[in-house]
Order: sequence, then C-alpha cells, then structure tokens
Amino acid sequence: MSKCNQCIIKQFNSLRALGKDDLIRISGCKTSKFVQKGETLFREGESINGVYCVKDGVCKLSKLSENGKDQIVKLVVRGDLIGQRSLVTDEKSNLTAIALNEMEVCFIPKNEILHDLSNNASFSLDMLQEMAKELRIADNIIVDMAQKSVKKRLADVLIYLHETFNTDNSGFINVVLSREDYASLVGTATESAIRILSQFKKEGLITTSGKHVKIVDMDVLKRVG
Amino acid sequence: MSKCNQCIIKQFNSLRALGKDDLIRISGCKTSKFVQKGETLFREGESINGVYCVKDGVCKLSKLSENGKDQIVKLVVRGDLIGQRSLVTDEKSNLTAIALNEMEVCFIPKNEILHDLSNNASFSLDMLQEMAKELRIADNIIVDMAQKSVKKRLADVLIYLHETFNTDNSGFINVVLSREDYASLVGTATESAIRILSQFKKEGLITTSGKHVKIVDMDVLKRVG
DNA sequence: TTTTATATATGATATTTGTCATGTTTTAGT
DNA sequence: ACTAAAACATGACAAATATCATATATAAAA
Repeated sequence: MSKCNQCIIKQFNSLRALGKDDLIRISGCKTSKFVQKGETLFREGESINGVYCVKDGVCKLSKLSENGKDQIVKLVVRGDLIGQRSLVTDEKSNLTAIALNEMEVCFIPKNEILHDLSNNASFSLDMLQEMAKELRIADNIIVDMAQKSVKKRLADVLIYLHETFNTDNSGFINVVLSREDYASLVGTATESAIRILSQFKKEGLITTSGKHVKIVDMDVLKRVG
Repeated sequence: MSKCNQCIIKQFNSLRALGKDDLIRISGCKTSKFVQKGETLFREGESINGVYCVKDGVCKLSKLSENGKDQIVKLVVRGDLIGQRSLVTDEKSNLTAIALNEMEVCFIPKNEILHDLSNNASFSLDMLQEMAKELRIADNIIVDMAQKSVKKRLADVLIYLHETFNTDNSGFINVVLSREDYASLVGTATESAIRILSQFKKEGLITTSGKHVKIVDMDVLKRVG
C-alpha cells in the first residue's frame, strides 16, 4: 500500500496541507482501488462518508434531471478530490460519479479525516479555498448555461477538454467521450450535439476519428457565436 | 453602533460560530450602512476585501455574460453573508451586487476576520458547511438551467420567491422584481419573461398588480412542464 | 463469423425561444 | 399637472433546439 506522505498526487488537492504524521495515519486506513471505465463510484442518494482522491483517470459527476436526462456537472481529473462536501454535511450525495476511463483512486473514510478539519486550521483553510474556487466556477457555468447557445457551449467544452487533457502526438484530445456525454455536458439533446459536431467538421474546425476528436482551427472555434 | 454579540442576525450565518470576545472585537471595526434600492454594493472586478452581513433587505448577485445580458446567480436575503469567497481568495469579485429594496448591511473588513478563519476551527468549519450548501444549490441550478424549459424555470422562480419571502396579507409575494429581473433570474429575454407571466395570468395561475405578483394556483404552478 | 445491440448520423418537422417593431402603461422629474 | 423616460405588453417573424423517424456504422455477444 503506497503512503500518502510520499504520494505526488496530494500536491494537487487540500491533502497537501496535512502534516506528515496525519498523512501516515491516513495511509493506514485508506483503501486504494481501480475503477473500470463505465463503472459507478457512487450514485445520487447514496452516502459517501469519505473522500476519493483521484490518482489517475477521469470521472463524470452528473445529476438526473426531472426530464429524465443526466446532466454532467463536473469532470473530475487526476489530483482532484471527490466528495469533500460529504465531509462537512451529513447529506447524501446529490451527484452520481461514473468513470470515463480506467481510474485509480484512494478512498479515505470520513471519520479519519474529520478530525483534521476541526484541528488543522491550514487544512480546513485550504479546503475552504478549494470550495471557493469551485463555487466561482459553478457560478460561471450557471451564466453560460443560461446565456450561451448550445453551439457556443459545445465549442467551449471542446476547448476546455483540449486544454485540460492535452492532446496525443497526432493532436487528438486525450479524453474520449461519447456523443451522449457531450450532450450531457452541454445540456442538450444527443442529436443536437451530434449535429453540431458534424457542422464543426464540415466547417473544418475539428476532425474526428470514431470517438476521438481533434481541434484543427482553435482560433475560429473560440470565436463561435 | 450596535454590537455583533447582541445581534440576532448572526444566528443565520457563520458568525454564530464566533465567541463573544471575537464578536466584540469585530463590532469595533465593522461599518454599518443603509443601501438604497437600485444601489450597487460592489461591481464585478472590484476587490471587496471583507464580508457584508445583511441585516435587512434583498440584493441580487449577477454576472455579465458575453452576450451583454446580466444573469442573476443568487438572491441574498436577511441573514446571509456576501463575499465569503473574498475572505479565502485574493481574487476580485466575479459578481455584481445590487440592492433590490432598501437594505441595511454591516461590513466587516477582511483582515479583521481572517485571523478567526485560521484560529477558530468551529468558525471555519461552519463556513465550510455554508459553502458546501451553496455548492450543492449551484449544482442544482446548473442542472435546471441546462434541462428545464424557460416556462418551468419561471414557475420555479415564482415558487421560490413565494416560499423564501412569504406573502403579505392579501397574498402578494413580499419581494418586488422588475420583469427584467425575472428574465435575468431565469436566463431568458425580457419579452419572453413578460409573455410567460401573461400566460400564467391568463391560465389563472397568478395575479399581478403592477410589479406585485400573487400565486393563486400553487398546485398547477408546481406542475408546469 | 453471424447476430444483436448500441452508438452515430441525418432528414423532416414541431416546439421553443429570441429579436424586432410598435403601442401602452407606469414612473420619475420638472 | 405635464413631459420625458422607462417599464410593460403584444404581434410578427426568425432562429435555435427538440423530437421523431430511420439509416448506417460500430461494438458487443453468441
């Protein structure tokens, strides 16, 4: 079992604020596991009672809308924590987490880390800062959802994916989503997402190969209205 | 100058977690002021460097979208704090705050309260819990914006206002918004908001008298698709 | 491989929503 | 009270988006 205090990943999240002793203690009670592509980490309505630290892979956090469609609220990547909110509230999760590719995650039980929240000020401050960031991002997404067209939002998503996951040596974005996932990120019908991707292809903004997407004209894509 | 430790309002926000001594110290450096309807507390891009504690009145937090329209992200009511995020990040505000009616607010400078965040664990924990709540609400709004129709969202807004601000003795909601504000809350064109309100009137779901709105058929309003 | 299911693609059409024009009402200022 | 400005309202139309149908491609299973 790898040790948290030696783990590079912790630098990317609030765990960096913990001292060596705490990290060693946490190492002792965490569980590490691999999650297959498509597998569900947890579902809306379940109690998580801990945080997942994402060592590798990508996962979507989504919520079922009243109309029966899933809306992806956030993509969680290497270095992120999942379930911080479960640490400070006793509510059940309002989101479902599903792996988009093979993931490696560590799970730290709530009771083991709760102690640090009330005793380690720099840890809880770091956590506060992370939540503040997420809140700002969420506000921006609300505005985008309310004010931007589907086409613009899809262009934004492609740019976001390109910048977040980078590309392989032939320029394809290093994360693979279904058309349904694109629709679910953007908040539109799958057919609409497909149609707009086709249009982007015709206009020479992107290229696709199966599910793989490559941005070929970033400048114009950024200016999509 | 009223004293924070005797103020009832603090029970509604994280300030409740502070001890008497801290509250007395804060009382000494806070400023209290009245804000006129329509007045701007702060604008997007400005540094707030403190928190406002809302003693009375209502205020909208909005963000200017690329298309030039304002999107209201949140309504802030009596008891709420504004600007918690400014305490833990050094970024400028991403939102504009404008009073919707006459407000009474106290302003507590950042440096005076920052000390409590790193020394008073129960205060920062309370703050974390509040932020976690806000984050959950924001996630829900994202899903609603992405998946629900304008009509449904407007119905939801009316129900939210009714439940949050209650009604006067003739049943009118105790907060008064312009049609533009309704549009800006829902994320639609002002004309569309007006049109749907008119439709609700024709269908007997609401009554209006100038800017005042009264819900007359809550059951059907809740079932609007 | 063959079959079956699932994902992608696209046309036709209906619905929703936005925009522009214009008139009316309300509000604010003098 | 009078005038100007702002807010509200509504029609006509355009644009965006969803839905339904159906075809093809791809992946999974037998």
